[in-house]
Amino acid sequence: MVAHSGGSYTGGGPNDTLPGLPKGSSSSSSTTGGSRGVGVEGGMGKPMLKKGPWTAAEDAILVEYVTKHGEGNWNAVQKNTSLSRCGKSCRLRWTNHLRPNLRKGSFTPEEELLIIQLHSQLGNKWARMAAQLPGRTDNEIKNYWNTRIKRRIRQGLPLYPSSEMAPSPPSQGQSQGQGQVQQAPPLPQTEEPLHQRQPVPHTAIRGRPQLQIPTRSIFQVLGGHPPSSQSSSPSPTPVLLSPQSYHQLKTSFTNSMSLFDHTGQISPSTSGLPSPHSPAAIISPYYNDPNMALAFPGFALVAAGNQYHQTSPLPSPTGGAFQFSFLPQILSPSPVYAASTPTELPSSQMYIQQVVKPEHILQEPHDHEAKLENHGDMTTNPSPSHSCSGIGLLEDLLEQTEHQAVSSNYNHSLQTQNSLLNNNNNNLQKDQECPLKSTDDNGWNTHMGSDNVPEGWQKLRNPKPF
DNA sequence: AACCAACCCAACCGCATCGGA
DNA sequence: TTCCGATGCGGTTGGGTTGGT
Repeated sequence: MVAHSGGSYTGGGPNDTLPGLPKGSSSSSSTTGGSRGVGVEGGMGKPMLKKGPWTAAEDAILVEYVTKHGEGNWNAVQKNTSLSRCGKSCRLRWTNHLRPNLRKGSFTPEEELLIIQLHSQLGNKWARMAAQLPGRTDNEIKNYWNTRIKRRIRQGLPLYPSSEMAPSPPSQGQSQGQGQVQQAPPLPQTEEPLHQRQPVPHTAIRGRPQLQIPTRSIFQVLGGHPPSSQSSSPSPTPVLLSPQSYHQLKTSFTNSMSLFDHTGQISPSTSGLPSPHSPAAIISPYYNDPNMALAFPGFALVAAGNQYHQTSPLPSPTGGAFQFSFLPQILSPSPVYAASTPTELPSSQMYIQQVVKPEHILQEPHDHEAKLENHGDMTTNPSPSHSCSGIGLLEDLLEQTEHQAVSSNYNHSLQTQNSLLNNNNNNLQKDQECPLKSTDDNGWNTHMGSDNVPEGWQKLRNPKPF
């Protein structure tokens, strides 16, 4: 029985491979006509290329070939050796398992933290992340993320429980005036600093159309106040989102760089926003956990003209105020900002920072009652067709984000993430069995209950799961 | 001991990009 | 300019492993 009797194996999908072959036993099956594309003729004189787990003998052949001829020209391997593997498979095997200097074993806490940081900046750019982790492969990182990290995110768990705290936790004092990356443990020396690799040009994200978000006031979205037209200095509108909302928004921005439309433009006629618009500060939902806030920093949405951008990461608010920095060229000039010199940023870019004091912080409704109480604050938002509160608007944004996430690989990925989040409710019962898994419906770690929220803040819950 | 669900991860696939003919 | 093969990347699959009941 041959999986594909007529042609090259590449036409086959996962269904080509029949179950039942134990891992590592494919060698013995290679002559039995078994399930995994064994080395028999595939028709038209073409040898059937083998699929499935690699054997030690195959590994040896590949290692010998690469040692002799070097990497590359992978299709030649099959031609010049007895290996019945396609070039693609050879390359993958070499890259992920056979090449020297591969690091095997569990990720170290340092690596885990770095992965989290990189993912927050790069999104699912596994290869680029792997470039930052010597000896690790993109596949390894991807698997790691898709299992442990996503699970923890889904469950609202801290990525670094106190018992396995990441090294070099940032001191509280460091957060003042410094971007989040500055607080990170030392990163491996690479060809370019992290900030220099971001933003990723849209065109560099292959096959991933940007999210199409209808034009909408950022203040409607975030439930904040529109800026005063008299204000010459845009004042950030701090918003504390639930972890789920935070991750949704962060993921969207990380991957699309703009939530609004494919050009990043907001129609002035529909936004109803004066210019310049005030920035909005998205506070990390983990702001009271230095390590979590390190991994999932706050960020700000700022506007220049009709264009909105995500800023560099924000440190957690400390000492009754917090600061953030962003690229000045995407903001209208403001005399309020003071110079700051984050060291890892491109020298061509000057950063500025602003102190946000608690009295400036927008109070976000925590529950339905709070929504109603805040009605007055929200009525300034011209959004008659939606809930009168910012919650409804954020909900609407997220919902639309979801609806539009249907036609691309990227969006499919987003949906997958959302579906994982959707499972949150299903996991709640289990979660509550474990002290570390004490979360509410919105991904809030119940350890960071309202008592831990700074005075004047309220958490924005998820109106609906996503 | 048996069963089951969740986890883990190697390997696959499709698609995009690149470079040479 | 177009075609095509090689390569790289990210998403997905499926079977083994592990841990809980």
